[in-house]
Amino acid sequence: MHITLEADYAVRIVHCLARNARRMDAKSISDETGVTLRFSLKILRKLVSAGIIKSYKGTQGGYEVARPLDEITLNDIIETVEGPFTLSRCLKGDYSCGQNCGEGCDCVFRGIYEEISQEVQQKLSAVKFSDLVKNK
Amino acid sequence: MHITLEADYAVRIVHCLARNARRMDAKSISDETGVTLRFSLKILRKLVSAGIIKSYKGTQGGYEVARPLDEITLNDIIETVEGPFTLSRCLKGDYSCGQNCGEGCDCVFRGIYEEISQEVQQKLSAVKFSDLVKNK
DNA sequence: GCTATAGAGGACTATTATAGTATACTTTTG
DNA sequence: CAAAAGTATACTATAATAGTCCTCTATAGC
Repeated sequence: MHITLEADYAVRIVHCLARNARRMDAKSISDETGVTLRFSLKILRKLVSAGIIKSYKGTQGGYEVARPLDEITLNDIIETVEGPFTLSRCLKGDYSCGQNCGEGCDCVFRGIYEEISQEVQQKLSAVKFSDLVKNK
Repeated sequence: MHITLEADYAVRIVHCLARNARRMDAKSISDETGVTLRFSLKILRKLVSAGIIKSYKGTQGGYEVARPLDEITLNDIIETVEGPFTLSRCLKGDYSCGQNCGEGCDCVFRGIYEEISQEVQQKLSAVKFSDLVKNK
């Protein structure tokens, strides 16, 4: 019913990198966001794979945002961690509503759920980190 | 991240009552929706408490919708089962985001999450069962 | 006023998803 | 080549969801 803590953390981690505007190692990120180091590392890796942040190994290594802040949206982060926002399981490939919700059953609700889900995705995509950092 | 199965079932159960437009006992509802009898009973009770449907005990007992179909919305059902839709835990009383997401920390994201959540609630409130039954 | 039918209430259990940790490995810089 | 960092994956714990069971109460019809 709500986004996971992990996604919430991911958002805060990117926000942390965005507002500090410098390379930071996992420890500093963990300290500043309050997310445990290990869990931070896990989330950071996902963000790296998604191309939202870049990582550097070795001494002086750490993480930086990978692109301009106005090209990173809330939706990017959330989708990276938990896939596209969907209001109902109807909208995920595997799930089939029992049956009988009408004849033929391409389910009365599916269309509505889909429409709302897409609007949420759009809203989340409209929120850029450049704005989030400015009026902090 | 998505509404629970229970809420989904609740929606289907009310839809079932709405389109049949007659008193039905739990067994028939269970058969028609594919939700197990026991779980149906549990959900039905919640819907009764919320005043969305009425129940009748004894022989010939069962359930009926409690008000006109254009006064029952998708949001009514979902809210009954799992409370108002909230995109993030930020929006629930108990939860506090770690800290440090800016000074003072009434958290940058809270406003955005709240706005989107309210829009979802409005969208769900706009869907009346009278419409859902018509164009099944 | 009994009896069968149907719902109410709440405690309980199982399953799954989320949250978080540990361990072993690789890369980079000085 | 050693220390500092990130990578990868497997594992465990916790909490939320999903679903069941048992006992009780009300009502309609005989």
